[in-house]
Amino acid sequence: MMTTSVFIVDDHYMVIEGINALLHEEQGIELCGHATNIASCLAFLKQHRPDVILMDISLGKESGIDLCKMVKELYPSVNVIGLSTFNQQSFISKMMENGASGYVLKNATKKELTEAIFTVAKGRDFFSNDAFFTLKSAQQTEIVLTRREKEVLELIANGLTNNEIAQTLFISNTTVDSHRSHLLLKLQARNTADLVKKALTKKLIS
Amino acid sequence: MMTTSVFIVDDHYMVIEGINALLHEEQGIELCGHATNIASCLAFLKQHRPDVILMDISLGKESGIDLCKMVKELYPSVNVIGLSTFNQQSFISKMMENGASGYVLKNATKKELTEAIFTVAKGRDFFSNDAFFTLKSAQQTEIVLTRREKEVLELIANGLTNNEIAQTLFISNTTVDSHRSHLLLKLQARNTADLVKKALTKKLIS
DNA sequence: GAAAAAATCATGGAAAAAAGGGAGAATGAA
DNA sequence: TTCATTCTCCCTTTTTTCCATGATTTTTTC
Repeated sequence: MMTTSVFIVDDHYMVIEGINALLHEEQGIELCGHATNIASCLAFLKQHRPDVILMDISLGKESGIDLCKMVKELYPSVNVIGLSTFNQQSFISKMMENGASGYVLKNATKKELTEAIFTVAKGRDFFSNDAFFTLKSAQQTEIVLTRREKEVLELIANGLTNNEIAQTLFISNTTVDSHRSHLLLKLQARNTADLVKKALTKKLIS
Repeated sequence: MMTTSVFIVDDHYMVIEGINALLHEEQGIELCGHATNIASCLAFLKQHRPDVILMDISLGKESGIDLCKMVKELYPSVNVIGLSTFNQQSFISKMMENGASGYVLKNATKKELTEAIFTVAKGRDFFSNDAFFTLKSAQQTEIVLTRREKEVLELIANGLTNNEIAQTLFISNTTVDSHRSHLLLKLQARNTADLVKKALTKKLIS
């Protein structure tokens, strides 16, 4: 049986220690190190090539989502598993878009974690049950906004009026109105207040 | 030197394992167990009385903030340290209101964690540097809304119009308008969109 | 290169919100 | 009991949003 080498990227020492403790004596898994930020992760990868990276999506002020993209561009053979407290569609999708092979929540059991590692090491995808369910149910109600709609939405949420938005984007205010209507439709919002709330809770803006 | 007994409540196995690993060989600290939910924590406390509880504020669908309140009511001698990924004023404040003695972020170092434990065991409060800073800076800009204003704000964010809000709360729509004006003033919002966004980001509504 | 999607602009009218003012009743703490 | 706050209500004018409907021009995609 081949051993699978695992590298951990997480800005929480507790989690690193926790994973270490969970996987330490696991047959077939070899922990080859850890990093708490993007720079030291990339530095490690210059010298080593782990089979799997467990990667927290939030790294303090840095982002594991960005790091995932970098890693997959530089070393496509490395399989990345997103790791997070949050069972949120947007995060999961973004990690997958950036080339991750799986997504595991931090409340995962030892069994789930090892299964995830072995699965992605074989080149297949793996999701926590919860994450899988979230992704499934989100796909049905996923809201796709155009570039312009996102811009307008952002400005609306910042408290600009149609006229101000029009001036900002150098378009007519009737055009802004048009985008606004589409936004209300797409988010199924009753009015601006509802729109902003839904946009924020669905993480379309931040 | 007395040993301090520490109990962990966290729904993430990784974190429990991590804290175990971090504190395992620490002089003067004795880990006396852990729980992943409210029920098993309270069950444990019927038999044992740890000096310190490290308590995650989010326990899956349950809340460490609620648990903290229960624990302090039943066993005031137990010192609770809030534990969280989030460096957010509202969480910290709520934990302190519910009787916690400290607040530590999950990216805390071993040193910070042990210091927190020993400090609260002596009956004093302890905050992570980040958490302390957050609390300080938040105090200056804290927004205090009246009961009625909160109600109105909630309904506005749900997309109700003044008239609908008036009917819901059995008040005149001019009264609603009045509350609305006060809300705009207090949150320094330019309009409804801005109001809702600020209310959400400041966690005045959810 | 054709079809689909997105972005642009327009008109006009109804509904809602914002800004400005003022004022009386209820509640609770000092 | 008084003082402060909150909650209540009303008026007017202006601004902004919402809705329906339709059309033209880019841009993207297959």
